[in-house]
Amino acid sequence: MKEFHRLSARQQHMLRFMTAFVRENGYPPSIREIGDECLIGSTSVVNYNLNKLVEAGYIQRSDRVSRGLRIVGDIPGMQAETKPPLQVALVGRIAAGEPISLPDDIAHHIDEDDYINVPPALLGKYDASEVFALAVRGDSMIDAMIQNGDIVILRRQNTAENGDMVAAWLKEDSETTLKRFYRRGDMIELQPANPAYQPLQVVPENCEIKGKVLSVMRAYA
Amino acid sequence: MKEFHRLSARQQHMLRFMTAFVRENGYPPSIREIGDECLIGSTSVVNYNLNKLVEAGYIQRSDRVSRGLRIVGDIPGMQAETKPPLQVALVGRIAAGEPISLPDDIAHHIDEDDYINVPPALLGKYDASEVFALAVRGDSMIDAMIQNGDIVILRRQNTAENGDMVAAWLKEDSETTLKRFYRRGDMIELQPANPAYQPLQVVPENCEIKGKVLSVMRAYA
DNA sequence: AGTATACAGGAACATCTGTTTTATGTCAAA
DNA sequence: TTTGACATAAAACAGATGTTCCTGTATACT
Repeated sequence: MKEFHRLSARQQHMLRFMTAFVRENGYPPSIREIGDECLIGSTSVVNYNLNKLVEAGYIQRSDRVSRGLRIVGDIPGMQAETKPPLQVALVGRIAAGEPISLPDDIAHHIDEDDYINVPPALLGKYDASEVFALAVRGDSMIDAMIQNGDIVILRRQNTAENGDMVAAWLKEDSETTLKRFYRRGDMIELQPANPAYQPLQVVPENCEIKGKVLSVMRAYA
Repeated sequence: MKEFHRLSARQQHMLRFMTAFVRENGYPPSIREIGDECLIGSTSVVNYNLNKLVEAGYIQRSDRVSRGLRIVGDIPGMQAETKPPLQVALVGRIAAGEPISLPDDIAHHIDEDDYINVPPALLGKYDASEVFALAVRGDSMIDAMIQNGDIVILRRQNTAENGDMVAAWLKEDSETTLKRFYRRGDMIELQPANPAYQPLQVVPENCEIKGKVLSVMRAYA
């Protein structure tokens, strides 16, 4: 299980330096300049942590471009850079007994739907435009550690990689479920987040991937 | 000196392109990228005009640095907006076996701690300054529908009202727990979020309210 | 004409800079 | 203990990028 994107001291240092550097120079630092400042002797380590920051949603990078990075998040102690509010479409509800009804063209339904604010860290490396949110109805997903009223953030996709938390529609059971996806030979194993529940083995024909679960938000009273 | 009409059409084009490029990408264009956009086949010509723009005071350059230029003047089409994001201090971790360690003065620890962005909806009616966040360590709070890696948003308070989700320190058990708070005569009843678990009855002396749980955030891979 | 200046183009060059590969140490889970 | 994920390093590599030198054109001035 991957922990919430909490930054190491080194990554925080890098982020602070990059932000200050951009503000002072008007262009981002190179990998080696970051390494010098943060006392990192190896460019690959800087590169490694830079990619971590991308995953965490703090920066974006352009491949093979010198100084090709931009700070998208806000760093403590720094004045905010240009930051568009991250908004995700709340397109509907999800319950066990119903399939996830996704409009083929999400953008088409924008004006009649709600939007919610989501921190960049909860979107991972994905863009807000390809992500949507569902409100969970009922307690049928307790085995996924998700309860009534939770907001699930998903990215629409029909395939999944091992370890992904996915929203799957089980045709035979007429049930929507959120579980971790693993391919086991010809079968698919779905593991619940709560270890107190048993994994489920299904044939691919019975399991339709609806999306990848990126995050969950829950607000108490 | 800052007279737009003094510049050749080519230089104006370059200036417009560079400004737009920085706004879109977060970093300046290379000499060759400028050349492609402005239909200049030779890098030396771009370099020549770039130096002209430096003389005219529109930009600054750093020698021998990739994309080492910054736009210093305000060119038509620039905007600056500063909207303070909602930031909450991530002051530490929470695990079952340890008390929640809260600094008496949260603000005092700002510089050494992490900050996370939180959507306003997860803060309820409370202000970001009186709220803090904890990273959950371990799976000891499964009965509260909270798992390893989750981020819990809390408001610091020593009392609670019926129905509040609270973080409580059970002295006798040396355990931190997140449960719903109810006063039952002289006793306190703590109800887990997961109905599969049993409520807990404790005497007030054994139950120390540490804060009110406002929300939970969880990020998968 | 002759010269100076501003501007433009091409190509070679040096090095700046991101990427990849391989190896090492740490730490927690099995 | 063994395993594997994660973080860290060092070095070699390939590509991106600024610099420089040389040449050519057009215009204005003496």
